Amino acid sequence: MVETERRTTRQRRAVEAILGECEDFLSAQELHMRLRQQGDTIGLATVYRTLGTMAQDERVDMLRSEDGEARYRLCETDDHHHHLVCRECGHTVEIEGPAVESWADEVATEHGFTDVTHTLEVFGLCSGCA
Amino acid sequence: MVETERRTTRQRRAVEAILGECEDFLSAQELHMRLRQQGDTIGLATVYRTLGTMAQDERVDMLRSEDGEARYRLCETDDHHHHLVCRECGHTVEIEGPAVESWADEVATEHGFTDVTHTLEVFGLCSGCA
DNA sequence: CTCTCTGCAAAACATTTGCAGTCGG
DNA sequence: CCGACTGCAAATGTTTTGCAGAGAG
Repeated sequence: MVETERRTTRQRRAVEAILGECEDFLSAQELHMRLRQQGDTIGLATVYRTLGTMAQDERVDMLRSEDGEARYRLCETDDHHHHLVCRECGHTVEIEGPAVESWADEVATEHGFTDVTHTLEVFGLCSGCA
Repeated sequence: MVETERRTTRQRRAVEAILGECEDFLSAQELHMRLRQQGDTIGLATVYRTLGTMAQDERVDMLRSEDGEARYRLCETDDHHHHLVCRECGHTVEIEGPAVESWADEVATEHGFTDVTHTLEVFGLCSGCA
């Protein structure tokens, strides 16, 4: 699995800029809309491809909203962590699950599972949206 | 929110039968394919609608696979619980997250969130698929 | 120059919906 | 009978892909 080269293009920079100025999780569609609104011309496919490679390179966090849509956000920390996400506006707080990590691995191993990953997201209504 | 009536039809019985004989999570598509294979004629839309109402009635557990597809399984227990799911074959073990539940609520409340829900799933390769 | 990246339009999927006919209770 | 349920086909919405041209290094 060789890291392929990654070029710095106008479009890539634009995507990163939007992610940089937005605290919360955005879907590819929303991100694309914002770029268009501020006058950037960029293809939707490019947004998807860019977010895809950024996720691969672990430069963004990816999670799925309750209806299965993928949403992205710049990584805040390198450590593994989870999120508290507002169902309504997408506002996000980064949280840590103290024992969850080790617990998940333990239980999985116990049942003979390997190559273990886990998802843990908390959804709710933030004070602003309630 | 009044519970609407729910009729017992051939199609609904067929869906329940498949779910009953399968331990693991199935997507609507897979479920539909199985029904077709065993000679049942049933519309895909009906499968979706049936699973939807069953989820509403809390007769099935629903979770999303890593690629965002919805998967369903008959509830094993009434208690809130989580799953260890094989990424490859869908084989599932029901697990309990000891402190996770209360922890999630606590953290959310702490940040002013209300109407809190959470998702926690563990994915891996089961011994058979490794 | 070379090879990755981009745009666009088409394709691929999962899922939902409108509607007329069917059938459970 | 009545209204919930079904099948089908069309509509939606997200995400992927093929391909020819553009541009980063």
